[in-house]
Formats: sequence, C-alpha cells, structure tokens
Amino acid sequence: MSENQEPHEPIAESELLQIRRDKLELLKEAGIDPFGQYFSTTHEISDLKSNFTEDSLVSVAGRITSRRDMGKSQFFDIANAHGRIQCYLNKKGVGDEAFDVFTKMLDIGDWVGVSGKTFTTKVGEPTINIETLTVLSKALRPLPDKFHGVVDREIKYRQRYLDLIANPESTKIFLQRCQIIAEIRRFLEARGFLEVETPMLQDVAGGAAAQPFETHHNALGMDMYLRIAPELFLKRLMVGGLTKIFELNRSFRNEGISRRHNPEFTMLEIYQACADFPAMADMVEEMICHLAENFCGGLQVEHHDEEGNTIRSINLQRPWKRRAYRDCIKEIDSDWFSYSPEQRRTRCQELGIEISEAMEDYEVTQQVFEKLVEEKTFDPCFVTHVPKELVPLAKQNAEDGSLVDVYELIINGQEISPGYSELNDPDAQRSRLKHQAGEETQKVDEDFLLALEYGMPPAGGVGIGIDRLVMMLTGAASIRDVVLFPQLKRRE
RNA sequence: GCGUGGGUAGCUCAGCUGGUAGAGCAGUUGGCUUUUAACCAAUUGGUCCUGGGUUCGAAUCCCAGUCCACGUACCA
Repeated sequence: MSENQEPHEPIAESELLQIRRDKLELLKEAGIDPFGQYFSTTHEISDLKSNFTEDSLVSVAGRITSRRDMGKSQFFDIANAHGRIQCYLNKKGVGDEAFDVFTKMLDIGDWVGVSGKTFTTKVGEPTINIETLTVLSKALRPLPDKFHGVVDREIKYRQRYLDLIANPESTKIFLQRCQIIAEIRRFLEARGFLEVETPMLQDVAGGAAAQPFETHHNALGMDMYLRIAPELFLKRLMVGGLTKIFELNRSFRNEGISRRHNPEFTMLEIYQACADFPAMADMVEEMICHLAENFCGGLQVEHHDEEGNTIRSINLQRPWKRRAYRDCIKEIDSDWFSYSPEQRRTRCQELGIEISEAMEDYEVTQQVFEKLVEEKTFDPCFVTHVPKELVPLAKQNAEDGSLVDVYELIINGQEISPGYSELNDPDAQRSRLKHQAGEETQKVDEDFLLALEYGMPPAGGVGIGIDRLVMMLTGAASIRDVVLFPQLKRRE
C-alpha cells in the first residue's frame, strides 16, 4: 500500500518518522542507495565474537542497535539474532564524508555493512575499527526501547520482529526451538525413520476428536477440512510397506485459544511396524533427554517467573516413572473403582471437580485424572493402560479388554505425548469408531478402514506436541512464546 | 463462549477522592577521539484505545464497543 503513496505527499506521521524520512532523502541526495545491494562478509557476527583475534581485516553486516556518540569518535553496536559486535568509527580514520553519513543520515535500527580491523578497547571489548561503512537498509521507524525491550504482549505477538530485535530471551527460545526440531529429524533419521508428508487438506478430518477448519475446493466442487491429525494417512503408508516413518508438521484445530492452544500447532507423529507402546515410550524418553542435554542445559530444567525466580524444576533423569492409569486414580481415592457411578459423581463434588450431567462415567474418572493427576505431575510420567473409550485407535489390552495398550506422557502438568500399540484389526477398528461415546467423537474415515483391510502390521505409534515440548524444555509460560506468529484476532 | 484485569509520547511506565498531561530511554541542538543503559547542557514530541453519557470541567466517574492478558469451557 505504501507503493501507492506519492513520495512527497505529506504523511500525517509523527515528527520521529519525518526525521527518518528526511535522513532517507539525505542519503539519496548523497548518491547512496538507502536499501543496499550485495555485501560480501567474511564472518557471521557470532563467529567473529567467539573466535576473536586482534588486527584481522573483517567484513560483517548487521543492524545498528545502539550508539555512543563521543564527538569525533563514535561507538556503536551492530547485531542480528545470533550476536552483537561493537564498531568504532573515527572521523580521521574514515574521512569526513563517511563520518557524516553515519552521524547525519544513519540511526539506530539501520542495517549496515562494515569493514575494518579488529582490536580490543581499553575495557576489553572486542571491536571493529571501521575503514568502510556501507548502508544496507534504512529503518524508517524507530526501534523499541533498548533497555526494557518490548513488554507489550500485543506488540510482541503481532510484530514478532520487534520482539526478536529487542528481547534476547525471546530470540533464545526460538533458536532453541529450531535446534530441537532439526535434532528430532536427525535423531529419527539416524534410527532409520523416513520423513513423509501426508495431506493437510482432507476429505474427512480423522485421527483425533476435535473441530476441524472447513474449506472448499472450487474445481472439485467439494468441501474439505484442514487436518486435525496426520494419523490415518500415516497408517495407510504402513499398509503400503513404509514401516518406519514420521511426519513433523502442522495440524489445525478449530477450538479455543489459550496459553496452551494455538489453532495451528506442530505435531510429530512416529510409527514403527512391529513395535509396541513400551518400545515407543523408550524411544521418546531417550529422544527428549537427548534434546534437553544438548539444547536446554541438561536434565534438570528450571522454569522461571517474570522476575527470574525459579518457580519449577523438572527432573528428566531417567528412568521415567511408568504408572497404570488406575493406580494414579487410586492414589487420589483408593476406593474409587469400588464406587457406583453416582458415588463417583458425589466424590467429584467433594474433591472440587466440576462435572456436567452429560458426562459418561469414564469421563467423570477422566476429569479426576486431568485435574488431580495430570495438572499436578511435573516430572515425567508415562501413564499406561487407560480406558478404551478414551482412545479408539489403540489396541485393546490382551488381559483386560476394558483397557487399551497406550501411554500418555505427562510432563510439566500437561500431556506432552501419547503413544499406542496401534489397532490394526479393521473390524475392531470399525466397531470402535462407530461405538464411540461422549460428546467429542472421531469421524469415521471409510477409506482408512478399507486400507486396514489390506493388512497393517502391528505397530507402535507416537504423537508429540512440539509446541508444548518446547514450552517444557525452555520454560516458556505460553504457547505464544514458542510459536513465532501465534494467532490473534484481526485488528480493524 | 463466559468471567476478571488492562490499553496514557516511538519504547518502558507514573498520573490520588474529576481541575492546564508527566518521567526515563529514544529523537533534536550543542560539547567531548577508547565508550558501552557513555557522559554534560538545552529541547521537541500526546486521537490519554474508540463512541456515547454525567459534569461548569473527564486520562480519571458511568454505559457500549474493540484489542490484549489471565482464568474457565471445548481441545493437544
């Protein structure tokens, strides 16, 4: 839209912006391209800093983030997300013209390329003594406060770039997220898993019980859904003989937004033929510990509040606890399973747990689990053998048909990962999907059931909510702090 | 959805029971050739979220809307 504006049309903007526009004109008048060109660098800022040697000729590029004007001597920092380096500009050293460009036409926020020799100042700061200064991009708006950063949550999320510029602790979390995701791919590839991509646009939104986003394909004249899970397509691939696979990508759920929920979220699903849920639990345990040790400072993960006080310490030391669902409930009330359904409802009121009339008996128990077990479990715990009604895609337990062979990995008061021994009996699968109880049910995908009839090997499967995993590993309090562009309401 | 709290300068914030809208940083001007939240001096900058109401007078009180946060429900 700015392209439609006449360059000299008066813009009703603050004086602050006008001053920057004036400097833009000064650059143009001096024959300098304010938006730069190719610039050859010898180092990344971060590498230069970590392997600093004096008196070497270097070229680096970055954004001016602060300046200290001492008259004929100018100190300033250039930085990007990975690092910061101090630059020194001396009027005699660079000549009057270049010096004027810096003092009269450049601001904090502008991108520059600098070339010069490295040295260390009196107080020990690694610095580049600038010989040539190249303008790479003029910033037409001022940056946020360098000391306080961006505190306003709305700016942080709507203008993430400002958060990244001003708040190193935010940048750190996103860099950790990148490393974690890259390492998950390496970890699985090293174990012979193949990364696949399955449809996000689906005819039937299956594989989970959640509201999907609806859309429409014009040429086909058909309504479609954004996937709520990739599961049913990954299982089709196992029917096709791809027996060690994973998908690490977005799913979409048209549900409420909260500290723990974003409508699009990143999910990892892993399937391994001829494995079962305990085998998958072992692998997940190994993987998460590997990630914590490599990118999060070890197996003791500390969470801090805004003031920096430690509010929680999560111990990821192996082996992780494994407990049957029923034993977890019995720890709350040892007689729970000898009560009648009515007694359980009464007991819920005593325990301060809200339940609705419409809830089935197993859902009442599940409420107890969620409020009194899950939300109070911070160190890792695999909760196994849950009631079969909760998980229609998992194999029934051989000894107790009311249970399924699954784990739910709880860490940090949240479910981080479910894992199943996957149900591969097509008739049992059909009947389980058709006889689901409760309010939220999974859609029946006939094409998936058809695939199962051709034979899917027994398999272990895992889902991991990557956003929540990153929250747990980095101590982020909100999913919005680990998703670069979280969903917000449109601003009119 | 519902409930509670919040929205004041580019950023971070103060502004009492209604009485001329404030500070720090950033910016501007001047000074200073090893500073680093540089420093010293001066100085500019406001749709107090939007709309309505009460009042002689509203950033402040009331109503509605809007966005954000937190809690809650659905959900992972």
